[in-house]
Amino acid sequence: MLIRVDPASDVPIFAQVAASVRADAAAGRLRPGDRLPSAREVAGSLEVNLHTVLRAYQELRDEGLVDMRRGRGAVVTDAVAPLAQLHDDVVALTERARALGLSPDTLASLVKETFR
Amino acid sequence: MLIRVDPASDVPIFAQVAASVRADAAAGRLRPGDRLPSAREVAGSLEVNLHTVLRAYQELRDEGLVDMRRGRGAVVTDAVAPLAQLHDDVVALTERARALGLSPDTLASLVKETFR
DNA sequence: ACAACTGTTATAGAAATACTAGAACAGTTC
DNA sequence: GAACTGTTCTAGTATTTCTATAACAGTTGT
Repeated sequence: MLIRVDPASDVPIFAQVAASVRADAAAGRLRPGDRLPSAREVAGSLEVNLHTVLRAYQELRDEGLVDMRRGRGAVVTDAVAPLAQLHDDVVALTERARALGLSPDTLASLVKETFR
Repeated sequence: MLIRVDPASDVPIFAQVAASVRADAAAGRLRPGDRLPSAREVAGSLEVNLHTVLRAYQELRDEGLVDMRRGRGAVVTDAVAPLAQLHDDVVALTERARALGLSPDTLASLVKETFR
């Protein structure tokens, strides 16, 4: 389980960590019952603070994507199913957007505003 | 031309202003040649600072969506065409996401991470 | 029982970002 | 030339992000 982060991005690190997990869940690389690597482990390999990772995990918990308990860790829930169902559609849309020369930020912003 | 902003949102105001314009362009409510309301006008009606609106406009200019010149204002360019082309797909995706119980932030984040 | 692991909570501070404020400047339009 | 536009400058405040350290409490495996 690999969590990617771009230190040069203007997107907060905690948001990138959460986004990375979401993308893995959507792609089927994370299934219900799977455990995320411990926050301390991720913090160590990314060379960021423990709390930064925990904030990302708590965001995922707030969305219902993971269950968290001390001692046990963060475990993926059944709530990832909707993400997986949307995966193909999201990939198709992003490929179309790329072909049209749009940036990730622009498309994400457009999606968010259209959703409201 | 109406620009909407949610003061309670955690999304920066300038980003919301830019997103609002993008959504209008994608929906065909803004066409090439149309002029955005002046930054001072928007700042007044939203009760925010002039610079906050200008930062949003400059973001749109950086994306090539508008041309800006002093005295003339911000004018929509042909670059809105890609947004309009994607509009139906974005609407379809967001409706599917809503039916699955996803939040705008979650979907936007997923789209952005999938795009990378 | 115990050791080693988990997330949780608390406090604190540094750094970066967002927002506001006021003023002056320089093109464009009518 | 009057009234509008974005541009640039300086400055300060508030909020957010990230770090740092420490202790706490539940879980797991030996």
